[in-house]
Amino acid sequence: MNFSTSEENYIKSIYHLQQETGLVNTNSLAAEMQTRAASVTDMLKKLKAKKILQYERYKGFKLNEAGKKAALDVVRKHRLWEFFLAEKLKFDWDKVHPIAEELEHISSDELIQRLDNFLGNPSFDPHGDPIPDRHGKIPVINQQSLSDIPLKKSVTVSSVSNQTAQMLEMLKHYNIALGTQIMVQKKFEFDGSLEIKVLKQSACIISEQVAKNVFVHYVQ
Amino acid sequence: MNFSTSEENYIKSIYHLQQETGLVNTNSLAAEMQTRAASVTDMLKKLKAKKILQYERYKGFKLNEAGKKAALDVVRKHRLWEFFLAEKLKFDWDKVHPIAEELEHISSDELIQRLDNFLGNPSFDPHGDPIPDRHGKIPVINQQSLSDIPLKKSVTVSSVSNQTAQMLEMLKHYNIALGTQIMVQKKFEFDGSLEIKVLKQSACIISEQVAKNVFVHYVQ
DNA sequence: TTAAATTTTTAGATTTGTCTAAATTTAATT
DNA sequence: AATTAAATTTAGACAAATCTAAAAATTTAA
Repeated sequence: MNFSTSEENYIKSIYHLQQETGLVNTNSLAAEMQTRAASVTDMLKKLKAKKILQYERYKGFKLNEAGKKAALDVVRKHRLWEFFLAEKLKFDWDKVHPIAEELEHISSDELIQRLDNFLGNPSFDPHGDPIPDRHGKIPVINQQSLSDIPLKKSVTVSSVSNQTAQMLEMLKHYNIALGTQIMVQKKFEFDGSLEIKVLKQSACIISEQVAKNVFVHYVQ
Repeated sequence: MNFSTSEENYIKSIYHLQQETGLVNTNSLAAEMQTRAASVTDMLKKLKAKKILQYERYKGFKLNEAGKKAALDVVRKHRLWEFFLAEKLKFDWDKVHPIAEELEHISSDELIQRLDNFLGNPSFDPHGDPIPDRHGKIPVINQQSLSDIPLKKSVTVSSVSNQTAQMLEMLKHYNIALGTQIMVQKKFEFDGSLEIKVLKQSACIISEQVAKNVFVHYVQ
């Protein structure tokens, strides 16, 4: 099936929300997409007509299997392009997202398959997010939020769940990137902030909000 | 200035036509863009409002300097992406055009500058067409149509002016690509067709129409 | 269990880009 | 010069995607 750029953006956002909440509602999708509830309702009718959405008036909605596959196709394209931008064109990881938002809508399947091969069939994008394969299969990785890691254990940053420019700017300032080794030294009960030691740097303190969005796995 | 995808396509086509005829008329642009004259008129008003077009009702029109720069920006993007597709992703040269038609509308300037560097600042695309630099400067090359070359002179194919899939399919069949060495052995007055000898192949005959669209330069 | 608040949908409008059909202007021909 | 032909533009319509304002349905709370 063929989808417009706008349809693809809705599909991607619904997928994202339903991963967290199961069923999605109109207002949260409107918030996610920075648009109005009425616009969401309009688009939902189109997606229902295309038979990729379980949708009942006033109840809530979610993508069916065909819809999920469509979403994973877009996610795959987005993350492959992000990888290309960071790895080949040497963009900073906090600059790739908006450009990939455009590139992900280029329609050629052969383009994506060749790009995938050219890049060496990568499994994770520059933010550590898994890249689905052409069948929609997503590689898994054992990871936990930095906020759940016990003290004095060495961990490696594997992904970042909040990818706003603001967040990525902060991490850059702390010198934290994918693959960075971290050890939690102290937890402050007052506000949940953490004192951490980044490998080869002096200790620093990050807020609970930052820690929750940084995902890590234990160093072997 | 920012242009929509549709505006960019019109700008590109106007540029192409005015290179050949100086002043462009509504019907020829409609034919070039496979649309209706009324649609052309509508778009011309928009481009005039954006002050990139010299246009007077019923007279004819052409891009002004700002318009030409906008056209060269799109041409640059198109040809850099074509180069990327052929050189890095190993697409056949007759497959790159439609994909580049989509990619050329991605808006980031930094993307194009980095892509240009990544590709090694190429001067010609896979069809032999010159790639404008970021200021709109176009590299020149001494070339002539194969139909104007005297007999028994060795020449090298440098570009192809008709880039329809049909034409490129023919050239592929003849085993003619950029860089191919050719010698014209005989000219048939009856229909203007040429007997040519492609290096390392047996002689064959090409129509005048093909010969006119193949551009070559003399072997040093 | 009603009333109030919230959520969601409809109704109707707007923008961009396109179209058909008809009108207008210009060019060509008798 | 008048008529015919061709080219171009206008008028009005449509589809996609969006919006505002108001109505309808659902949920929450008094």
